[in-house]
This record gives sequence, structure tokens and C-alpha cells, in this order.
Amino acid sequence: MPLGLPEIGPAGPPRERADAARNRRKILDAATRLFAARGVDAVSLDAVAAEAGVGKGTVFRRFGDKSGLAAALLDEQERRLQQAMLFGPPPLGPGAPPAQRAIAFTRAYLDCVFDHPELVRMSETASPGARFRIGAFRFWRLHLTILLVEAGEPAPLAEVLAHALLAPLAADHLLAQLDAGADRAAVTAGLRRHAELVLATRGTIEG
Amino acid sequence: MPLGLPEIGPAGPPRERADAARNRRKILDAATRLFAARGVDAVSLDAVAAEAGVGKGTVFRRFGDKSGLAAALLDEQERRLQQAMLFGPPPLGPGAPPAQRAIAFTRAYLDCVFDHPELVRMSETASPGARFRIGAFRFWRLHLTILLVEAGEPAPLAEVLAHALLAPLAADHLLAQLDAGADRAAVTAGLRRHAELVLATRGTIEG
DNA sequence: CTTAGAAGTGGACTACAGTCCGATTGTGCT
DNA sequence: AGCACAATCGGACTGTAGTCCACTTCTAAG
Repeated sequence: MPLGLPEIGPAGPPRERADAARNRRKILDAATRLFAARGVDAVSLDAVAAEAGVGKGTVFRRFGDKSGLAAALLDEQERRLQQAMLFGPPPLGPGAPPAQRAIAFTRAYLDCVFDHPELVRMSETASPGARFRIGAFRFWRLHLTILLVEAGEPAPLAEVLAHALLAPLAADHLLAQLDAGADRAAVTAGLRRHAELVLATRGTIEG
Repeated sequence: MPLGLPEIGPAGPPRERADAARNRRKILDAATRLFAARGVDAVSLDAVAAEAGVGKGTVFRRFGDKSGLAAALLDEQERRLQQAMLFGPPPLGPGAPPAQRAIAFTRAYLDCVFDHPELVRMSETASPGARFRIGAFRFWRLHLTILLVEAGEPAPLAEVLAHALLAPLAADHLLAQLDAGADRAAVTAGLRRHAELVLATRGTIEG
């Protein structure tokens, strides 16, 4: 391999420069280390930049803001869930009735959030509206909207119901309930019931 | 009236000093003025303090943080809704079946939020978890939990479902949908449907 | 290898939320 | 009216998110 191979990505825009890629890794590694050591909320982006040995401007150039950094750290997990929804086995993937798929999604998503609740919260609450600007959120919302329409819901209502299904899955809500004394199992059960209620009749009547 | 009358409040703790009360009014008035003039998001608490002619420390002493100031401005409206829920006519007040009351509440609450969405958002998103620390939120949640239990939901599920009913009513969610092109009527209709689905069968089967 | 210009860098800078404490001002009592 | 004390005031101070731009480094083409 005499030179850097062309390595055409997925029809990529220009391509990332080598030093930029190196810095990105350094930043992500540093963030992971610090979050593990001190807790997500106690780490400033100055500290991440220092630990990574890069300037603060570099962190912001790469990730935009705190929310972007958190989203990047969660990226792999999200991709896995997206793959499972699009190509995996039922009931999460194609094949099951839409209502079942939607219920399975809420469960799978909830498990993801419970894996790193503070990190997800940071990605969602870094600034007002941050949650809705993240690419992944649009994906979840679109997916649920489609399933609701397939299940017979009129399109305009389906959009709002998709939002309503996602709203209580926000990390901020989940953590608030845990802080209030609820345990994870109770929250999971309650949210499963919520999804069933929203999708109930339809799943069996129209499915 | 030779001296300040005793004026025993509702079995009050010590009582508020005269200058403190005066400053509180000045701050609330200044905030109202600035929010109206420049928009909620463009006003800093420094600016509020300056406009009110008091020091910054005074603003924080009185209201704790941004969220507290917003909550104070919304206070009157919230009290009115609380009164209507506890003592007003059905379906919001006592008398109607619990499911009907809960549905009526989501509608009434939504109207309140739509009156000052940015202000409500500020009170809810000033810091992570701010929404759940506000006294009013606990009231709404408790109210819905009670109604759900009356409607036959087991208590542990009712707690989580109450959260799930409130979650999509967060100002941040509503504004995100408006920004995404939805109109207020569509969101209202969708959230009404959501409430009906969560409360549906129960209202008629068990009510 | 050289070179031109795009892409990336880093740290000084701004603005804002929230804290702290010495100075000030009401309040209740005599 | 005068006093002692506690509540309140206000602005200087700290720490953080996010911006900006003069400077450096990489890449690709000749």
C-alpha cells in the first residue's frame, strides 16, 4: 500500500483529513475517560479539550456543542438499534404487525437510554430543542409515524402521536422518575403499558 | 392606620419585609416588560436586574434561578387552572368521570402553555430536571395519578402513565412541533387523541 | 519535490448563570 | 425615639458554553 488508498466511503462528501480524524478520536477517548471518572455532569468541555490535548475550538468545530459530543459518543449504539429496526428480526424488524413493532421499539429504545442515562440526558438537554435537532430523533419519529400510519392512524394525527410516544422516553423524564423513587422495572412496565394503550385497539382491529 | 397592620397571612412564616416585596414587584414588572420587548430567550438576568434597578444578587435571592423567575411569572395562570381542577365545574372539576376529567385537563393545560410557550419552556428547561422540581408539575402529576387510579389503573402504573400524559405537553415538545411545520390545531387534536387513547377503554368500561 | 489553497487548529475573548459576603436597611421591642 | 438584630441588598467574582480569526498543517496536482 504505497499511498493512502482511495477508500471511497458511502459516496462521501470530500473526506476527513487525517489530522482531523486523529483529533476526533483523541477527543472521544478523552471524553469517555473523563465521563467514566468524574460523571457526565461534572465534566466541562474545557476539561475534555485539555485531557485530549487539543484546543477548545477544535472540540467545538468537530462536535458543535455539548449535545453533539454526547450524540457522537452514543452513535454506535444508535446505529445498532436503527439496523435492528430496519433489517433485524421481528417484532422489532419488518415482519410483525406495525403495532407490535412500535411497542417493541419503545422497549428497545428504553433499554438503550437506561444504559447511559446521564449521557443521553446531556445530548437531549444541552440546549432547548437539542433533542429534536439530533438526527437520530428524526429517525425514531419517522419510523413511528410510518408504523402508526400502517396501523391505520390518519397521517396528521400519526405525527403527533409519534411525538407523544417518544416524549416520555426522554432521559430527563426517566431520571426524574428514578429520582422520585420509582425503580427501573416499574418505569419500564408503565411505559410498555403506555405504548400498548396508544397502539392497542389498532393493532388487533386493523392489523 | 398608625402602624403596619398585623395582617396575619395564611398562618405565614415570619413575613416578607416591605422592601423585599417592593423589589419582587419591580423585578417581575421589569421581566414582563423585557420579555415582551425582546423575547424571552434574548433577555439575560443581568438585564432584568438592571431594568428593575436592583442588584443581580437580589434577583437570584428571590427566585433562585431562571426557572424560578419564569415560574413566578406564570404563577397566577397556574393557580387559576388548579382552582378550576379542584373546585370548578365538570368536566375539569369534580363531577365528571375520571377519564373525562383527565382528558379535559390535558386540553386546558395545553391552552395555558400555548399562551406563553417560550416562557413555559424557560421554566422547564433552565436546567436539567427543572420541570419536575416546579411545584406545579407535582400537582398536575398527582392529580392525573389520582384520576387514573379512580379509573381503575393499578397505582404503580398510574404514576408512570401520569408522567407519560404530561411528557408530550412540555413546551419544548410543542415548540419543536410548531417549528417542524405543524400548526397549533393539529397538535391539539393529536394530543387530545393521545389522551383519549391512554384513558379510552377505562373511561367507559370501568368508569 | 514543490507549491497553492483548502481544511483544520488553538487559545484569547465574550456573555451569561449562579455564588458570596461586607454593607445596608427594615422590624420589633423598649 | 432609639437600639439590636436579622433579613436583605448589590455588585464583584467564578466557572462554563460558545465564538472568532490569525496561524499552521495537510492534500492533491503539476
